[in-house]
Amino acid sequence: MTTERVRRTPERSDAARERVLHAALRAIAANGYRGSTLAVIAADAGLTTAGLLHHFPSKEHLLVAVLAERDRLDTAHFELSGCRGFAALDRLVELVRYNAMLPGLVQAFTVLLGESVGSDHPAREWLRDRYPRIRADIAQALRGGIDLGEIRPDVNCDAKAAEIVAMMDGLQVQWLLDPDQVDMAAIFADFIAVVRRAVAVGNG
Amino acid sequence: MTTERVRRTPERSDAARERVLHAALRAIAANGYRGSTLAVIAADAGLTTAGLLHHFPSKEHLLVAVLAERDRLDTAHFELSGCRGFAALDRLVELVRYNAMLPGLVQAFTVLLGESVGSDHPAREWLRDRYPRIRADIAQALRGGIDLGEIRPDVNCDAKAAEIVAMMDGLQVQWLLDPDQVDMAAIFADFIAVVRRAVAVGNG
DNA sequence: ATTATCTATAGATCTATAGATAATGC
DNA sequence: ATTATCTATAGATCTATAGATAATGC
Repeated sequence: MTTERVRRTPERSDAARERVLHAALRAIAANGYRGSTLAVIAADAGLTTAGLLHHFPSKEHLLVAVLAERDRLDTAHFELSGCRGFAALDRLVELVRYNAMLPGLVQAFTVLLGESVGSDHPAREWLRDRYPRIRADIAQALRGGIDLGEIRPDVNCDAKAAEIVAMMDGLQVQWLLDPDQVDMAAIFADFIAVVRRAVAVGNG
Repeated sequence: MTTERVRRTPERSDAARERVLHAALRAIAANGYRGSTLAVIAADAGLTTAGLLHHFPSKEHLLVAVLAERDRLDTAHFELSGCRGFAALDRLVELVRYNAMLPGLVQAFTVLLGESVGSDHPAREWLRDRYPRIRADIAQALRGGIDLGEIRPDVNCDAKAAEIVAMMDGLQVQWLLDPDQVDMAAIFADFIAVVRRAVAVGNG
C-alpha cells in the first residue's frame, strides 16, 4: 500500500476550498443547512472534518461563503442588466430555461429559502436583502417598458414584479417535487405571455 | 410550595395531545422539522420529553400526526367543493385572504415544503401526493368553467392550475419574509384578475 | 516559518428507552 | 388494571478545539 504523496501548495488549498463549497451545496440541496453535517461535506470534498474547518472556521462561515459565491456568480450571469420592457420579460424566460438545466443548484436554494423563512436562520438576512432587490430590478425594467411605450402607464409594476418572482419560486417547488409532471420552463413562458398581453399598450 | 394535584384522565390526555400538536406546529414554523427538538416542543406543551413520547412514539410519528391533522382541517375548510369556473377562482382569492390571517400556519407549511424538497424527508411523500391532487382539483374546476361557457375551450387548464398553485406558494414566501412590504392577498387578487381576463370567453 | 491536513477528543445536544409513580375506573 | 406522566440515562451524533505531522518556500 503506497501512501500517495500529496503536494501541499496554496493552489491545492484553493482547489480544496472549491471542492468544499460544491460539496456543501450538494449537501444543502439534499438535506438543508441544518440537516447537513460537516463530516458528510468534508468526506464528499475528500477531507476530514478538521481539515474542512481549517478552510472555513465554522459551519456558519461555510454557509456564508456558499451564499457569497452565489452572489458572485449571479452578478456575472443573472442580471437583467439593461433589458427593459418585453425584452426583460424574455430574459427572465431564458433564465428559467437555464435554471431548468441545473436542478441541484435550484434545489439547494429552494431548500435554503424554506429553511430560512422561520426565525433565526443564518441565511435569513441574506434572503431578506435579496428579494426586495430582485423585485426592484424587475419593477425597474417594467417601468422602462412604460417609457418605451410597450407597457401601459397604469400598470402596478411593483405588484407585477412580486408576481413574477413568486411564479419563479412556486414553479421551482412543483418542478423539484415532480420534474416529469411539471414543465417549469414551459409553464413560466405561458405565464409571461399572459402577463405581456395583460400589460401591453392597447389592451387596457 | 403546594405541588398542584393534576387529574390524570383520558380527557386530560386528549388535551395534552392537542397541546403537543400545536406546539409542534409552532416549533416547525420557527425552526423546521429538523431544527425542532422534542424537548422544546414538550416544554411548550407543558410536558417532559418522555411525557410527549408517551403520546407520540417518535418524532416522525409526531410529524405525521401534524400532517394528518392538516389534512383533516383542509377537508373541512379548503376544498373548492363544487365551485367551478370564475367562482372557483374567487374562492381561491378568499382562501389566500384567509391564510393571510394565519401566518404561523402558513409559515409552518412553507418551511416544511422547503425542507422536504430535498431527499428523504418524512414529509416529502405527503407533499408529493398533495400537489398533484390540488392541481387536479383546480384544473377540474377550470374545465367546469369551460362547460359553463365562461372559459375558452382552448385554455390549458393543467398549466393554469400549476401557475395558480405556484403563485400561492411563491407569494407566501415573499410575504413571510417581509409581511409589511408584500400584500399577499392583494397581489394574488390582482393575479387572479389577470388570469380571469386571459381565459375568459371572447378574449381569444 | 508557514500552512494544509490529520488524529483524538471534549462538550453539547438529541432521540428514545427503562423503570418508577400517582392518578382513575372497575 | 390501566395509563398519563415523570426521573434518569444510554447511545448516537455533531461541532469545534488542541496538538501533531508533513509538506512547501524562504
